[in-house]
Amino acid sequence: MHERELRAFVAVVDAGRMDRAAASLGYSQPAISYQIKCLEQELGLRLFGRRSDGVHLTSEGVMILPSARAVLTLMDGIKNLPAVTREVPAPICEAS
Amino acid sequence: MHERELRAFVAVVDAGRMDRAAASLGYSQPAISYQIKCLEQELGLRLFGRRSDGVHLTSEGVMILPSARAVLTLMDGIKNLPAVTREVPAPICEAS
DNA sequence: TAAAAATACTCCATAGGTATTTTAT
DNA sequence: ATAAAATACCTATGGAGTATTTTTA
Repeated sequence: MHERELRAFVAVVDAGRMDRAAASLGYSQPAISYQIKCLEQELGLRLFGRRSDGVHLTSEGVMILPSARAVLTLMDGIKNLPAVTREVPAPICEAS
Repeated sequence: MHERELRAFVAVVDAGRMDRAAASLGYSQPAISYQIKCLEQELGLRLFGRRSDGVHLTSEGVMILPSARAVLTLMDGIKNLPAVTREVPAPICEAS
C-alpha cells in the first residue's frame, strides 16, 4: 500500500470522478485509474462502482475511507514533526 | 513516504541494527540502508546515529516512531477490513 | 452518443541484489 | 581488526504520460 494510492483514493472520493481527482493531484486520468486499480488489487476488493457520470464508493470503500484519511493525516504529521522541533521559540529579548 | 520505508524504520528500531532488520524483513542489508536514507532525505533529518555496533534513534527518530507505528497499524487494519466483512457469521442452524 | 474510465504502449526513475569499500570501536 | 553501514554497479519493475478503446447511462 502506497501513500500515493491512498491520496488518489481520497481525491477520487472527494471529486466523485477520476479525471477531476487526477487534475487536482496534477496527474493524468489514466495514472489515477491505475493507482485505484493497484489499490483494489492489493486489497482484493472493489473500492468504487464505475458509472458514465463518475464513480461512487462501494460499501468496502466506505469502510476503509476513515483509515485512509487517518493514515494520510498521520503522514502529514510525520512530515511536520521536524518542523515543530525547529520551531523553538526565538528569544523574546533581542540581543542588545 | 512509503510503507516499506516505515516498515524498515520500525524494524531497524526494533532490531537496533540494520543488517538484522534487513534479515527480519527478507531484504538485503544495503536495501534497508537505502530505505532509511530515503526516509531521512524525504524528512530532511537524521533518524539514526550510526555506530560500529549498530544504530540508535536520534531525538527526531524518537518523535516520529509512534506515528510510524500508528500508520502501519492503520494500514494493517485497512488490509484486514475486507476480511472482517467477509467474516459474516455462518448461519447457526445448518440447513436441514 | 457523449462523458468518463480502462487499456495499450513506451519511457524513465525507483528500488532491489551482489560485491566492495568505508567507518567506528 | 572486526563488525556494521554505506556505496557502486547492474538489472528489473513500477508508475507516469499520450493515444486510443471501451463502457455505461
